[in-house]
This record gives sequence, structure tokens and C-alpha cells, in this order.
Amino acid sequence: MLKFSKKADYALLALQYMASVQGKKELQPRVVNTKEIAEEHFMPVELLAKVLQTLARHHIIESYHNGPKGGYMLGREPKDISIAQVLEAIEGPLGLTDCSHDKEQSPCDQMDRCNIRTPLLKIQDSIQKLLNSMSIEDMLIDESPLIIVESLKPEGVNS
Amino acid sequence: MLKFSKKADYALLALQYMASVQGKKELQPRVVNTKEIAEEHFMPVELLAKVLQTLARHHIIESYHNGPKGGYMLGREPKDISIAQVLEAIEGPLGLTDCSHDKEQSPCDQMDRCNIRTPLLKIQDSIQKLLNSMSIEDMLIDESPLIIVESLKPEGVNS
DNA sequence: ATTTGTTCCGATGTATTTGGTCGGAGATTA
DNA sequence: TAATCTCCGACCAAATACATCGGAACAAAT
Repeated sequence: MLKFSKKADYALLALQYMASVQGKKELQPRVVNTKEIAEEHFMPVELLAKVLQTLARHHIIESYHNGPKGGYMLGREPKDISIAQVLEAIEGPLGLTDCSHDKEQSPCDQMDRCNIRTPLLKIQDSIQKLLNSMSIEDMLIDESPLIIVESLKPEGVNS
Repeated sequence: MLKFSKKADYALLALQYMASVQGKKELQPRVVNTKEIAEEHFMPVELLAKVLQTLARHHIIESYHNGPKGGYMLGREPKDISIAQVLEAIEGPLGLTDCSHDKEQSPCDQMDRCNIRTPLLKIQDSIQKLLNSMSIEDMLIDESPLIIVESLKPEGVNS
């Protein structure tokens, strides 16, 4: 359950790769093209191309220029690119349920008798914070940050 | 992204409903049948039936008996049924990536050059703890427990 | 005891999403 | 100017999820 799509995986892999080659040398920010990333990670070129297009449209990466010697570069520093931003760009806004990001149009039949919406939204909010707390930069180092989750139940409620 | 399946929604709604009617009166643990839950929440009867079957197979609920007056009852107390258990019963084990719950058979092409596996597994583990920290009982009360997520980055790593 | 009604249960068909592919448009370099 | 390499949008196929149908089991009533 809750599996990422392949496009999301490809996006994260590509960004991690771009960050690594771009961070190696502070000067000379290399421009990497689609084929290079695809061959490096054994992924279909055309699909990765689509993913990168989407990321570029969301200004997470910037297309350097067309034609020979062209390619992509990170739009901002790896530490300023959160996992949540990447996933939202690829798969749309986070929503455990259909009625999460309701634009006033959620014809959910069980809206009236739905008693799980509020608690689910809380879980969703926690996941949101979780995905926002980790950035591409954190994927560069082997020792990724430690994330702890703590549940604090309100007083008066029997544990 | 990360949307629950409708079956998962139905499962949570049904469990919440069963817990509510079962908790109202300590004595006389009512047996609720599929049709009652379905009509109450405007969901397709047959699909909900499948969901309840699955939950019964995982011993989250117990089928009381067939025939008239039959139905389901919670297998254990609401506080002992975590969201994670329900979701795993319906949608299978949690796995953001295919290589999460690898039974030594994950022919992932980018296994060698995959630098995002470790960090993603950490996120996954956090989500797991998150879903385990909330139970069906928490869905009964309006003020669901407050869950905070905190990111502690290891020292020495530039913020 | 037989019939009847209600329930649980597995197998089957359909629709939506996802993964993957193709050809065109634009730009730079030679 | 021509060639080449890139980005970009639209199209097709496979997989998954949604929904449905009919059969089997059981208990109660006749």
C-alpha cells in the first residue's frame, strides 16, 4: 500500500543524481541531459524525459537550453528541494482520501456519515510534514537524518 | 498521491461504525451485518462484503455466524486495532517502493545505482510508526490525538 | 425434516489509472 | 543553411482497482 509511482521513483533518482554531480565541484555546474541519467540508472529514456519535463514545469529543475550541449540543472539548492515538493509535482497534491483537497466539489456519498475524515486528515498532515522535513540533500549522504514520530494523545482520553 | 483505495476507506468506516455501535452499550454486544453498514454509509453492498471478508480472514473482525441474525463483530477492542493493521489487511504490506518488502526477489533494474533506497526506507518506517500509533478507538472521539513529527538531523551534517 | 430466507464467500467482467512509446517543434552548432 | 541534438505534447497498451454476479453454508421457521 501507499506505493510511489515509478515516475516518482525516477524523479527522486534523477534529482539525487543531478545533485550529486552538481555538488561534486562547486565551480562548473555541469548540465546533465536526459539520456545520461537514463543510461546511468537503466530506466526508459522517454519516460524519464516526461518526468523531467514535469519537474521543469514546476521549476524544480531548469532546462538549460535546447539543441546540442543542452540539458537540465537543478532550479535551486538540494537542501531547498523537499521530497514533498517533488512528489506533488509528479503525482499531484497529497491526499489519502478524495475529500482531502476538496475544491468544494467532492461528491462523496458518505460525506454525511463520515466519521473518519478528521482523524485521517491528521495523519495526512503528519505525512505531509514528514515528507517536507527531508530534502534531496539528505539523500546525498549515507547517514540520512533520523526521523522520529511521536504520538501525544490529549489528556483526559483514556490511553 | 499516496491515496488510499476505496476498499481501505470502506474498511475504516465500517470498523469505526462497528466500534461505535458496539461501544455504546457495554452489555449486549450487537452483531452488525453487511447490509446495515452499507446502507448506513451509502456504499455498494457487495464490495463492502468483500472488504469485511478480508478483515475477517485477518481476524480483525469475527464473523458471528451465517444465516439470519448473523453478522460481524470486532475481533478485539478498538484500541487494539491500529490503522496500519487495517490497511495492511486490505492493501498488503506498506511499501513506498517495490524493493521495500523484498523477499529476495526484487528484479529492480536500478538496484546498483540506487541511492535513494535507504532514505526512502526511513520515511517508510516513520509512516509505519505513524499509522501504528493511531487506532480505531481514536477515530471514535472528535478530538483525535495530536501527532507531531520531528526531524532530528545527525550532528556534523550541515543543516 | 424440509423449506425458506439470509448470510458469507469465491470467481468473473468492466473502467480507470499507470507505464511506456511515438513523432513533431525548437534551438544551437558547424 | 543544413544537420543534429534537445525538449515537448499527444497517442497506445498493460496493469490495477472498482464493481458485480452467482454459488455455498447456515439457522430459523413451518
